[in-house]
Parts: sequence; structure tokens; C-alpha cells
Amino acid sequence: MLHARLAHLPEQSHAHDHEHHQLVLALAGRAEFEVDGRGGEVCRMRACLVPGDARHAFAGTGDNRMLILDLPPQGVSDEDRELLARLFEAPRYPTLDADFQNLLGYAGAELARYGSDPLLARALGGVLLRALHLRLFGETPRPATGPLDMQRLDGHIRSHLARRITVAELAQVACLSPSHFHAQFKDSVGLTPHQYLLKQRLDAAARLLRETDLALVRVAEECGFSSQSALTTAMRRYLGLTPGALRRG
DNA sequence: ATTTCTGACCGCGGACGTTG
DNA sequence: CAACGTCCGCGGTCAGAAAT
Repeated sequence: MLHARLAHLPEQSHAHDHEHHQLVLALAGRAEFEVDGRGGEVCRMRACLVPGDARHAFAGTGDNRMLILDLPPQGVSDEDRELLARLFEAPRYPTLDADFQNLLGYAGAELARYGSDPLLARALGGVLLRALHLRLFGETPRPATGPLDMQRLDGHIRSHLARRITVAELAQVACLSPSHFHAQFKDSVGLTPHQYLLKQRLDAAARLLRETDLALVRVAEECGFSSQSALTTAMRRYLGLTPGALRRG
């Protein structure tokens, strides 16, 4: 039966396998995973799906708090079994949007408070699992219905990525007031304009790191980070790994 | 020597509520 | 939808450590 629990992962690496699927989410801190040879970091922005029977190793980083969903095969309807099979057909490290992170935060707080209650542990696990499933396989979120012209915004961001871009400026591009733009944007994209901008910068930086051997200082410059240190800080905060590690990995 | 990473601190501006 | 005002989160800077 599906069950959610909180756990601290020790820094010392552990390897094992078990027949049930597992979903690992980070409430705080990070952990390194390797599942069937596929490595990845679990952090606020990224989860790990461990298929049943997959040999996996993990090691927490410092003071981490993880929310772990165990999914024993017993007591699962045929319909659910199909959904789970698709979700866990291979190891994955799905990216988590801001709304999912909020949901995760609430679930973590409830578990910290009433974690010994099996009904709550099962219900919260079900909600998280379904929310993740929808993100991976559900209908894509409706396109912006309002006045937001994402193509125009993306174009503007792309062509000015190397310099500082303010939310007020993006609002101007969208022909909206800053506050209205903020509301509209979050409503249709799921991230705040600032988070979205940062994501674009990080995506561009990740691409440069993988495809070129530019020094970090240059990558930072080209992607609009004010210094190499700023790039490293942002990447560590949001992707859970440093530029150097990304390039090597 | 050079590049990369880390932690602490500070200030800006994003987030959000209110009002009109 | 604009124009405030307030608050605090987080991005940037800096200095120094660690890695290469």
C-alpha cells in the first residue's frame, strides 16, 4: 500500500534494491542518486523515480530532509498499475515546477506533524504521485489565454539574455503593468517572471557548459549572470549542482 | 597559477496587499 | 489596471578555501 514518509539520507553512500517503486522528493538539502547506472541529483527542483527492482545507490548531502513515497505492488487497482508502470518504466529525474514545490512543502509539513497517521501518509502520497503523473503525462497546461505573447517575451529574453533584464521591462514588452503582468504570467506559466527568467539563463548556461569549453566567467557573462560566482550560486541553488559538476557529468 | 567553489553578509527589487 | 507601501527572500559581492 502506498505510503509517504520523511527521511534523512546519510552522507555515506548506500546501495540496495527492493521490489517496490519509489519516488524521492527533497524538502531540504540534496542527495545524489544512481539508479541502474543513471546518476542524478535530487533537490528542491528535481525528484527521482526509482523503478522497482532497480539497483540504486544514494548519498545525502549534509542536513537533508527527503520525502519518500514507497509503492508496494499489493493493493493497487489494474488502472493504477498501468499508470505506475508508465511512470516507473525507467529511472527519471523530473524537474518540479513552483506549484509542485509548494504542494510538496505542505505535504512535508503535514507529515512532520501527523506522519504516524497511515491514512494521511497514504493520502498525501497519492496526491503527490498524481500531481507528478499529470505533469509528466497529463495534458499540457492551457496556452495563455490572456494578452501574454510568450513568443515575443521569449524572443526578447533570448536576444537580451547577456544583460540584466527586469520584470518591469518584460511587463513593458507584454504591454501590461508590472503587477498585472506578474499575476498573468504566474497564472499561465506557473512560475513568476523572475523565476522564469532565471530558468532561461540557467538553461542557456547549461547548454554552453555542455557544448563549449568556455570558462565559467565567460558562460556567466553570456547568460546574464553578473559574475562567475553568481552563476555558480544560482546553479547550485536551483539545479543542485555546480557548473563544473554539470560540465563533467 | 589559475579556475572553481563556498559561506557570510548586504541591499535591491520581487511579491503581494491595499486603495482608488 | 495603475499606483502606491511594506516586507523579506534571494541574488550579488567579496574574501578566502579548495581543486586542478
